Amino acid sequence: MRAQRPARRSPAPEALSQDTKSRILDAAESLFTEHGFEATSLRSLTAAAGVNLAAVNYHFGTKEELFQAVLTRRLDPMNQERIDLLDRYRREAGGRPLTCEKILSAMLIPALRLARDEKRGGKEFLRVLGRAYADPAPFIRNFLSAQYAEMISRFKDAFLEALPHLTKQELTWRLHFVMGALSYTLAGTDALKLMAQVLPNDRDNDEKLLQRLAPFLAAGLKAPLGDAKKLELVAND
Amino acid sequence: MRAQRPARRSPAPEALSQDTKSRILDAAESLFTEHGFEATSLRSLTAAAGVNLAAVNYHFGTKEELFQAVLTRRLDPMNQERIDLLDRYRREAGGRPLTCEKILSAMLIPALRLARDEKRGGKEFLRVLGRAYADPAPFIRNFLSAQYAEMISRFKDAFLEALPHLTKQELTWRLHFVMGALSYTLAGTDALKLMAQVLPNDRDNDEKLLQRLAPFLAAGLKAPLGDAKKLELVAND
DNA sequence: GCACGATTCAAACGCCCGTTTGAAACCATC
DNA sequence: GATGGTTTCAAACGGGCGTTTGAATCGTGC
Repeated sequence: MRAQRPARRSPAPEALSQDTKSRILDAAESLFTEHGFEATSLRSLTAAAGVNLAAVNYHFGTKEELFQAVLTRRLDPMNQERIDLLDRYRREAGGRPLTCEKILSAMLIPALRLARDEKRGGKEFLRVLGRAYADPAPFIRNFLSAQYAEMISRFKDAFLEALPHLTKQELTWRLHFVMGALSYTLAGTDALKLMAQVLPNDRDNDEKLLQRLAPFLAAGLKAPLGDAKKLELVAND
Repeated sequence: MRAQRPARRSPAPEALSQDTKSRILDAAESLFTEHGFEATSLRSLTAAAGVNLAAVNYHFGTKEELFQAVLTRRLDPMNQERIDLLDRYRREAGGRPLTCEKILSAMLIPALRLARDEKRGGKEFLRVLGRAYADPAPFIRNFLSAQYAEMISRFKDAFLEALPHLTKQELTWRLHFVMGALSYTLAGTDALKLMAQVLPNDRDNDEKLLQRLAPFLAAGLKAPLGDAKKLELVAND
């Protein structure tokens, strides 16, 4: 008679003990990070996960829905953590407006916690996320917009109180820059090569990275309103 | 057979905007922007350009080489412009270190000029570039590293003089953040949706965008060195 | 007007894609 | 040990992919 588990070529060692759905999600997270959505085939994905090719369509419907599932699994808890942390800071401040640094902390700390927690995907997932920010595919854009709407709205209100010298429009732009620096940083393993410098990529460095990013972003957010004279854009033609 | 060099012609190759090669480059710039590299097929690309399917392989070799050609066509002149402008500012300063804003101007003004110049691809190309920054494909990463090495190295030296309170390592990180905010901004037509706000996207706005980005980045670059106390990363567990 | 390299063209090549299918295997319940 | 819903499986489907081919066409120098 056959064994209880069908004989199969050895799957990825980390995926051995999990059920099919989790194995697919883990392999997808890893491969989407490495190659991007379009360049990752379901055949290579299911082979890495040690499951049958048809399992993705059975459990998730389509490849696009699998990608969204990869994002939701980590994104929902992280953004909820951000909102909860912001609320807690608000309560602790007792009605007074929060400082810019405090609000930034509420954005960055849950991301750092996620980056540290290998059981929740760690840095690998943050890179998938950073990539997704820059993807023009409508199903990704719409999905992210919906996922982030609540969180962004709350943080915008908080920043408006903390930075009264900024107009709503100016703040929108600066939050745009903040998200840019953040997502680029999260996505960038080899973006560092652009700087022609190699920095080790261990756990301590992730913390140091965000400790470097926060002062940079806080200073940018608090900067006085732009003055066209400082950038002599036209005078140099 | 594929020709090593095109036949000699009397008119300048720049003026021939209707020849096959240019039509392919223009269509590729547009479609790579809209769908990304992987999701753009040579069949749709050549159809949009009004040329035969085999023309891409004849004129550029492979799809990857076409993508590199799309980048080089705009990137080489823009980065050279950046270096030239930085040199000019240096000469005008007569030996004294440049201000942070001045150096930033040398980075941003050529990008703004390119964004304004529809004949050089305009904003469309900047979005291709922003996407490429976030792409993990090795042939893209290596290509961009090589393209940017010279420019980044020169600007790093200039910033080191302008920001003597920063260590080399700290500056590397901050330039990383600068490139992140910049590339994300350049890539983002619909990234604005994340802010749940619609801003018109005309020519004036491109200039205003960079006039907003520059003060933000200058303030971030000039920020004092990070203090772990400001981000209470560990204390909140 | 002929020759010849440069270019264009329609067609095909071989491969891999995401998805579907229907049968087999599994597993708790009776 | 039969039942029936759930999950896995090998195989195939239809189609699109990047690239190649070899003949037709073009443009110029002779």
